[in-house]
Amino acid sequence: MEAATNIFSSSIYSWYEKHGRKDLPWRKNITPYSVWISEIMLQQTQVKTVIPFYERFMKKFPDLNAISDASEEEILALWTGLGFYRRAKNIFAAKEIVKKNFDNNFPSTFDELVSLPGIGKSTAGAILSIAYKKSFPILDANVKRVISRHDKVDVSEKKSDNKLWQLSDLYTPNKKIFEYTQGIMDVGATVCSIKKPTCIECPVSKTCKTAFEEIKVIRKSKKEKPQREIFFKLAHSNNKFLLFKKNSKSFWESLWVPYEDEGIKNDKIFKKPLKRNQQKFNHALSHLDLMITIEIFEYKKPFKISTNREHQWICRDEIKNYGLPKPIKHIIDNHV
DNA sequence: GACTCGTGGAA
DNA sequence: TTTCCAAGAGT
Repeated sequence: MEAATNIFSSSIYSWYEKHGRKDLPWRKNITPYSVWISEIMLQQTQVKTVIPFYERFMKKFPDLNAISDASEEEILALWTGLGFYRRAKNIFAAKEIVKKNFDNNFPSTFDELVSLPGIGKSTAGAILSIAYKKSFPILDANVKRVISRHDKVDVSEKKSDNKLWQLSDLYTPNKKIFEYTQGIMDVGATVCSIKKPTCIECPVSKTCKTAFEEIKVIRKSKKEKPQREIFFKLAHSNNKFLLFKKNSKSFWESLWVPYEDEGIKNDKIFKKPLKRNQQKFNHALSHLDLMITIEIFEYKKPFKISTNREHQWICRDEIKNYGLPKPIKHIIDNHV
């Protein structure tokens, strides 16, 4: 068993040295902080999507010192369009804890890392192995796919994650941990791809229990995604936009959106506009299909409204300093 | 353990 | 076109 696991891990890290994706932006100037930011951004998000967000983020906040006094709003602003906005709020909360409890030194132990909001077992493993070169396993979607195929683990079974964590732990080597961790993710992302794995190029195909097998597509039970209608009123005047900070525990929490009609009573906080028009479109979230209606009102000048919802007239040039959902940002940029 | 939480790449 | 799902974590 010992020898077999050695062959697995050494095959992976040897492969990495030849074929790894070493040009990714988070694989240059590696620090615990940079690994942390990249790992959070990469949660459930494809590499290609993350790259521009990561570069923008690191340009503004290149290190822990630079981000230590940042507001949650500044961090959310850099997250606009990336999705899963809780991650940005968690980065803010985590760096506050690092400042307060760790004297602004990034933690380097597993227990300390997983105590930070947004860092779970796999992200902690990635930070420990990539930034600190400590031998810890990860289990992201790539590793899950590589190992489940290699050892023929049925991922549709309820407790398959437990077995996969055991195997990931078993294969994780003590030496070359950096190259191994990066390597197994790269194998999963490039060679052991979802639909058409190229087993001929795989470093562990000799021991893989499903190498060169046909990938059968498993149809999951298709359950209807719930639909929800939401109605916004977007007031603007002289290139300023009246936006409200969402405080619901639902989606887009803490992001800035137009006035949301609750539909209970017909709110009359908007006076008669100079012009008005309407946009209707669908927008898919991960768990909801939104049908969005935005009424757009133009006014001669900004006006005060009476509401206890947090709100602000925000200049077009200042919008970039606020966190907005993608479709709202799009409307303001392209249709007003 | 099942939901919630965004957006877009890829086929 | 629709469908799947991505460097997961929190509740």
